[in-house]
Amino acid sequence: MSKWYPKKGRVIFHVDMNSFYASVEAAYDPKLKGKPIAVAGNPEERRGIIVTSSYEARAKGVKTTMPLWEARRLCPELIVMRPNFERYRAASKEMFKILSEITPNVQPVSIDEGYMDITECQDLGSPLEIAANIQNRIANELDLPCSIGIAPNKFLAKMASDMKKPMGITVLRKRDLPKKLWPLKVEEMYGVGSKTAEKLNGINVHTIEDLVSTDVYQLKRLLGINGERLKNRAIGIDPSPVDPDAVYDFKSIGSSETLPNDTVEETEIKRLFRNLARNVARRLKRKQAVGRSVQIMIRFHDRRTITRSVKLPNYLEDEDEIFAVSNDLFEQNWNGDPIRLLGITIQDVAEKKEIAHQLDLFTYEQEASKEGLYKAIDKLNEKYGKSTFIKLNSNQEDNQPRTSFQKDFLDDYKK
DNA sequence: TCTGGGGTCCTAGGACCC
DNA sequence: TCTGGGGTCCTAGGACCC
Repeated sequence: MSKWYPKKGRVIFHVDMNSFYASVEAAYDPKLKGKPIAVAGNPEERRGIIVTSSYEARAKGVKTTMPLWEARRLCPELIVMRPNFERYRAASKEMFKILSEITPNVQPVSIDEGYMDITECQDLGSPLEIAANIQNRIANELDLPCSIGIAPNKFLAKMASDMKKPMGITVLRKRDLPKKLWPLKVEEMYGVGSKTAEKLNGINVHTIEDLVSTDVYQLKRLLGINGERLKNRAIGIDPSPVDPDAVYDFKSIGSSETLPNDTVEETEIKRLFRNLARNVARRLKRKQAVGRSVQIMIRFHDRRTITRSVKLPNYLEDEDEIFAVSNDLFEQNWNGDPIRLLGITIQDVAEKKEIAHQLDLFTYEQEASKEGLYKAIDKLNEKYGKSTFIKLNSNQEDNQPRTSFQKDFLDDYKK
């Protein structure tokens, strides 16, 4: 229908803050600069691990996720701080603000990194000039170092930002791949973790170049759909767009905590569940969201972990409900083994206004023929407050209540 | 004296429906 | 007499990332 013409190449940045938490701490307290510092969860607890460390600490062998006692053994002069998440969130916000002044096409992927599509930004200068400008502004205004990768797609930009740290700017074009990307070990590729690396090594794939020359069907047999995707990325293909809205459709909100000591004590377990439920409910509320599935996670003393979940007939949001459902799940599934960690995650999350919209649409469509239920929903929402939502689907077109909650109401309504 | 806490995506089996 | 095939939903677990 249209004649083929070459698609204009994109220019994608991956901006990656260098040892972000540690850098933020050094920006707050310049005396820390040049010293081996580490941010660790619960420095006082025996189960603390390294979350981030400065380059001076890394030089001594300190690594992310390393148990704190091991890091201290490797680097006795290590300055250990507990995380100040408000600081990191504030710094992150400022950093993304700088990126957004270049283009609205910014996709945050975590607190300290994001993609930008600057294809349409030629009037601001060459990609290298734009990258240098961003890096300078973040360094001057926030006193924070970052690395930037420049490439025709997200995967290559991500790999590029990793190639020169700290304060690097790396261009990775398709023609650079044989020299710059392919010699890397396959486990250095984004998306290849230890398990996948092990499987690939098993078929004699050790470098990204080996991946490029392996038959795609063999990779699919070994790794499923991911095999094909990895091979495509290795040869430089990644069509995924920079999506600035991706941050808004979050799918789950969870909270988990490792106990100071393994326990079988029910009061302690209940107390933790209560705290987790409160935390999750608070964060749901902050995001004006509700959820339909509740999942609990139990990690036992031997690190064996199980998850149990239920999908509910109604959306829920409040602490007591979340606590009650979690507690039921726990009681139905705990075998009495000592517990190391508990978690609660709310899934099938939707924003309240979305749900309200769905409901509006439904009631609008059904108004004429299903007036009874329409009025019922109205009254239900009125009675229980605007936060009450009832999932309506084809099963319910017969006006039959599906839950005791709805049944109670409909009985009440008929009076 | 081991390994936190926040997420996303994929797979696989069983139930159920047509 | 033991029997198809496709699709969706639900649940559990695993791999990966920061």
